[in-house]
Amino acid sequence: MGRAPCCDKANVKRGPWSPEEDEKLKNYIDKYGTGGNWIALPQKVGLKRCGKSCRLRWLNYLRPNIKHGQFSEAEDRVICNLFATIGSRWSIIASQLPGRTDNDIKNYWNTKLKKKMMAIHDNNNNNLLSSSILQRKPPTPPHHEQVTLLSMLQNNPTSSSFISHHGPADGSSYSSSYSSSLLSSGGNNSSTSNSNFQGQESNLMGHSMFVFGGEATANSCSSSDASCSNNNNNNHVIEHDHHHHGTFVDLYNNNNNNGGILWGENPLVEDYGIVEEIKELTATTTTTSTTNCNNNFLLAEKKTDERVMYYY
DNA sequence: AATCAACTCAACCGCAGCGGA
DNA sequence: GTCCGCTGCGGTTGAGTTGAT
Repeated sequence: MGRAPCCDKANVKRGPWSPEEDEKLKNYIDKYGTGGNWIALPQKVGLKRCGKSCRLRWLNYLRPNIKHGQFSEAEDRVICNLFATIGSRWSIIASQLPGRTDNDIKNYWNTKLKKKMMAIHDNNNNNLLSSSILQRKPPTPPHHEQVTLLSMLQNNPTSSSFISHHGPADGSSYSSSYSSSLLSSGGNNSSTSNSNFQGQESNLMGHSMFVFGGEATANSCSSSDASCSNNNNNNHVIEHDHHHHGTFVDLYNNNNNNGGILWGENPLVEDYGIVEEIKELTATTTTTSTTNCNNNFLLAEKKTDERVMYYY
């Protein structure tokens, strides 16, 4: 026995909504609310529409404070970063962009943003991106060791790049991707376009390490206190601190302000840990400079006996 | 001006998950 | 525990619009 249809399709109107229908629905919901039952709503309102259709129309178009039209660069960045982090979880992404609907964001991504990123990717001759980030499905349910790194590595102050890194902590099946200057168009990113991106999981002094960049290997770092010999824009060492829930630390930040590496596990799917962490850090911050060399704003700085962490 | 292709985006569809009976 | 109705979500569709020839 199949599921009963949500409405009698022969007797409901379909297709674009007329202004009169919009008016009726809006007036009713303004007055009485949805009543928690969309299926029954059309009858109450006096519309020959499916309840689902009413819900969609309300959520995507009629409800107050809906923003239509041009997405800002900041919104672009949020979408790209979250897409890289959690995939096509449009409702979650929408929840981070007040006034935007999941449908809007989905359409925007599919029709514009994805192409924009593809174009930038092609310009950078980076063949790692399309195979992973741009075609990503939502990740499997969050695994404790499944991680995503977001970073601003390149010298282009107006752009965001990110590294997406998923896989188990033992490094057995990592797939990594690196996009330089994904959101900038025409910016100077030549210094860090890294078509030879490599990643390697290693273990150093009991810490799980992930090393990425040109020819970098875990061996390029010689001590657990992050004093590394080949410190340049193309080589960063990330420490996965198992004792500190999902946090990654850019070890090179120990002695300069170059770059800023953020976190591990998905803050939305997991527990908003990074948000809380930044709050905590901000509360105990002694900031010495507000931006790094990429002009990314410093959110917080934390000094411990072992290291200094900067959050950009 | 006419035609066609590409693009946009509102709306639809089907499925999964949840909660109440 | 199972069934059923409902909601929410993500993928897809197709009518309308815009641009190119």
